[in-house]
Amino acid sequence: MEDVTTTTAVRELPHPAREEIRLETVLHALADPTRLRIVTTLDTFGEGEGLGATCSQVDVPVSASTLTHHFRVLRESGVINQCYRGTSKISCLRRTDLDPLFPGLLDAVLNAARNV
Amino acid sequence: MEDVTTTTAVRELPHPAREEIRLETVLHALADPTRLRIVTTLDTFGEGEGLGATCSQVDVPVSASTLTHHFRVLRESGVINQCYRGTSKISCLRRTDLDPLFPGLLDAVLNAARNV
DNA sequence: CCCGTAGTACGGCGGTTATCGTACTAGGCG
DNA sequence: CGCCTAGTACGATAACCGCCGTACTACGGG
Repeated sequence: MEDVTTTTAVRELPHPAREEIRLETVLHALADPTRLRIVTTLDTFGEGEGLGATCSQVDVPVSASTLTHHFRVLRESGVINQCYRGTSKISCLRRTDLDPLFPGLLDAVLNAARNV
Repeated sequence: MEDVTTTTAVRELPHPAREEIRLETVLHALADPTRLRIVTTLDTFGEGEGLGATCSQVDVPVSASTLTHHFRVLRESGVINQCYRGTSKISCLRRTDLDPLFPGLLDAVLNAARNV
């Protein structure tokens, strides 16, 4: 399907551009207990180069396919960034985009989620 | 059905107590465009005694029954307070409860919603 | 080259949601 | 009392969501 010219193809994942991130979608993504748990966990892993967490590093009581689903919802809503590294996939929060777009929102949610 | 002993019965509406308000539920309530519109409108009407807005003062393109539904979701999630005043129903934000529970959350959402 | 690990695509199932129309109740006014 | 306005309760419907299992792909190591 794709023009794979090298043996190690870069598997890209679709992300919304910063301008495409919508508040309602972000809120919807954060409104699920499982995803909220994922987000709070990712927050402890950092966002820089070489940082982030794999899917299996997040401890949530759902099946693998459900986990994939939740990560996709978070990615497509613009909450997290995902890239492949070897056989695993690294996820991290998109603070660089979210904080300018919705100042204080992510921090307020994370802070509230931790105190529950 | 009810024991209406006086001609002017006080019609009470069920609200969750402050401790019963859950973050996920609040986020879910705010994740709908129509409800977000309602909330931003209510914010401009104030929260004090004698303040607040009636259902019909909110300009959203939905039917009356759908509007009732959205107001109920907001009330049952703890986002708004509702009381009857004569033939109409007054709604206002529950900042007094929300702000201590989730510091900065409502302001961040309202601020983000206004800049869209 | 084969296999294990990590993650995905797909289809299905059951519960929730947003929407509406219709029929109804509550309160105020003449 | 009769009527109007404001809001509600109910039922229907179509869409969506969270969850799962199964079958699959991608990469890296022995």
